[in-house]
Amino acid sequence: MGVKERRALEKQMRRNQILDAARKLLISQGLENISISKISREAQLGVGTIYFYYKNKEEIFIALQEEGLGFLFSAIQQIKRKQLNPAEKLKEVATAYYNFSQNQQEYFNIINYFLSSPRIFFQEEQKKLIDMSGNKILMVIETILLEGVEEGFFLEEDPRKFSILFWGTIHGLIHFKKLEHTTLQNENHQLVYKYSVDKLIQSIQP
Amino acid sequence: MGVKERRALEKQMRRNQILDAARKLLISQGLENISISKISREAQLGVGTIYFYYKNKEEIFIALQEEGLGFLFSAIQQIKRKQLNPAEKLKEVATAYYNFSQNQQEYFNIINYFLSSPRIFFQEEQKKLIDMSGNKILMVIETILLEGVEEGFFLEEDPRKFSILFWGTIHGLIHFKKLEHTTLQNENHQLVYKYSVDKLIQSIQP
Amino acid sequence: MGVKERRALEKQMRRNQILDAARKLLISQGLENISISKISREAQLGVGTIYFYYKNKEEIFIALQEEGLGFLFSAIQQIKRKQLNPAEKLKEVATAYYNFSQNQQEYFNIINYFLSSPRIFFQEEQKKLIDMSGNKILMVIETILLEGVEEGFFLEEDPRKFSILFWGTIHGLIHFKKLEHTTLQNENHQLVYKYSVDKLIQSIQP
Amino acid sequence: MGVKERRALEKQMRRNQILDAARKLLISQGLENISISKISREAQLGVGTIYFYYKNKEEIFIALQEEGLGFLFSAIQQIKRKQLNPAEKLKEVATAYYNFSQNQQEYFNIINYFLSSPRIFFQEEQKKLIDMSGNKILMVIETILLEGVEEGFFLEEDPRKFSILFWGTIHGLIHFKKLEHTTLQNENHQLVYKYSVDKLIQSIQP
DNA sequence: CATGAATGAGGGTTCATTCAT
DNA sequence: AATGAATGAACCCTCATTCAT
Repeated sequence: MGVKERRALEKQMRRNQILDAARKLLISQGLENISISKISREAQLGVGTIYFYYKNKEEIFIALQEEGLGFLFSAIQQIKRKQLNPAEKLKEVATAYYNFSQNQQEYFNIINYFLSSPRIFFQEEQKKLIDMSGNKILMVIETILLEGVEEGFFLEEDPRKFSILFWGTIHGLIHFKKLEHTTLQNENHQLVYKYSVDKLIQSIQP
Repeated sequence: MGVKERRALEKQMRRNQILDAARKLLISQGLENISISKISREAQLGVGTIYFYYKNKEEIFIALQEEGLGFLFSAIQQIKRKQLNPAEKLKEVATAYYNFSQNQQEYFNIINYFLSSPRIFFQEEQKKLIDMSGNKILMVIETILLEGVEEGFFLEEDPRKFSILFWGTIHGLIHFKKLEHTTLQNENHQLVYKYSVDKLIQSIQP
Repeated sequence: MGVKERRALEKQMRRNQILDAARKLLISQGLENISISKISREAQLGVGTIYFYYKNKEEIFIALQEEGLGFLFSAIQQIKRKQLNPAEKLKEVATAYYNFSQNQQEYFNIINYFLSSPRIFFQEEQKKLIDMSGNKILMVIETILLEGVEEGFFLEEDPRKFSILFWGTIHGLIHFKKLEHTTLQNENHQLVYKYSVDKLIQSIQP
Repeated sequence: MGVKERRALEKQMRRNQILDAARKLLISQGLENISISKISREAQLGVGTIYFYYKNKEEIFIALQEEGLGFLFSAIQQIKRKQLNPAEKLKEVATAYYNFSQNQQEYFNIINYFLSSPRIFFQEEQKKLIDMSGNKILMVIETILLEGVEEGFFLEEDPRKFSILFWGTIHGLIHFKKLEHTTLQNENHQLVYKYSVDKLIQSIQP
């Protein structure tokens, strides 16, 4: 291994060290309470050092978002291989998404932070990453659909669009969890969620 | 008109004046850049005066949210009366929601602020308001559905749940507008949106 | 009763109404959390009205202090009449002072506020009042002493000075209660207090 | 001297610089008029810098209090070594305490601020400091007493308690200096003070 | 590479007081 | 006599970022 490679490796390690600290703070204190100086303290590094490895705070957030998307994807990814019929697989995807939103709330928050934020302009590279992450999730859904269609289990002409619909629905409904104690207080949110997923699946069953 | 009434009226006007300033800032600078001192400057009032009319910043945000929900509702409300078949009405609801999210972006953002925010605990009174606003929107959808069911146009056993599904879907998909230039770059977001709405409607057509 | 008298009476009543509110806040929220607007809310009066009856916040505090001194005095006053020997009476005075400092803490605080405050310049009238209050307390001690001297129970040439010494001692020691958990942690504060009072009394016993 | 040492030294110097500013304000404007922004202006530093060196305002006050206790102690400390009999030493302690209260009024005030303040909860470390400072002062008195007892000059079974009594008395009487123009206007405060100290000393002389 | 001291604008909030009504 | 809206300076504190070492 040459000097260059080692350098690059070390650099990556420092970046990880910083991300470890940021992640710890994200989980323990929530998105809003992360500050660079807190991260530097947690990472046992100088504030300036953080800025050497990340251009600014946003970049760290983006890295955390990537991580979150990674976790989300790996949870969903596994479903593809399971011995289930396509409909059940889709249900599992919905469940996995729901669980992720609840059990890894802060990651879900940070993903939403970028998804809802009105102002952020992504760099080309970051765009690619989000593209990939999003695509990977979509691909899982799409693959399941295609399998279903091939097997005659599903009937759908535009599996890609349906995948987006499917994802959009579960994403939107999870947001409505906040309304559990107001508008939706007479409905059990989980039941609505289940109902919706079933409804969508039925809509493409012959 | 007695002194009391005039006083009350003036008080309401001042509240509006403040809200006007806040709204202006909301639209021009975005949710994240509203500060009390900016509002006071914009409203040509002392900082203390703002606090005389609103307990804190959050209260102003809530007032803006109410306004937003009001606009949203009135846009959707009108559809009920139109001379359209139920399916077309639902499509119009979706379109209205979409248009609202695009044309009154900052209002949409502030609604989302409360919907996505990880931390906010609402007071009982605020809960009621959100409840009402949310319900009003849901009711429009539900009413359209019920009409459709009665007319034999739709077939759906649980119109309430379907309304939530419908709303959740369009809400979620609008969030995905942000992905237009990444994950969804090969799809036209509007087409996906249209496809999804159609799909949902088809799913309850006999 | 003429108009003037009624006016004066009404004025006094309003002043009391305000003082009632201030007292309530003093006891419930402590000296530091009293504000004019809180008082006005509590008293169900306008802020301006408060200023009509009291020149400023300080004046209200002074009134509260007077009240406190009144309570303190009346607690001590009663001891004079009791059927006890002079030494026991002095001990009771010390106990009463101690109890007052603990049970009516906020009154004790406000008295101290004026006693420790570096800056306050009293008006002539206020001076008289404090003079009177202080004197009344001192007089009780002095009277007990004089009785004791007459009866041959005490031997002291300057009862006035001894009264001040006595009062100063118990006052200072009560302040040291704050040190209970630091400097004086190995001593029981009450025992020290008792010891001190006894010691002082012994010093004037033949 | 290495870099680290120099850095540490510089850091200490900055802390001193800030404390200098705070002290200057303490003396010129009094405890109640110290604010962080005033300190920063006086110290020619940014507000943030102050917070870099002191966690909050309280910490600065505590540092000033420590200083005050230091001055007080060193004034009293010297008396121990003087060639005087124990009684005279005690009188000197009282004088030193009195002089401190008058000549370094603001330091006396700040010590009182912590002693009288209704609300403060000390951290463990601060407790230790106050403990130490208080103890050091008490120890001086106690040592003088013990010497006196050994020499047969004093007769006192509980020198510790008497020390506290002694300290409490002079502390309390100094507070009464405020009453010089009201309750105690017919007494010369200094004479009362002297009388009291003498009286206490007599009470333990055989 | 790494540091961490320094910044200063900005955050939200409180409050005694005034004054036109 | 009573009101309460209006003020605005002042409060404490946070923080992303820079830069000399």
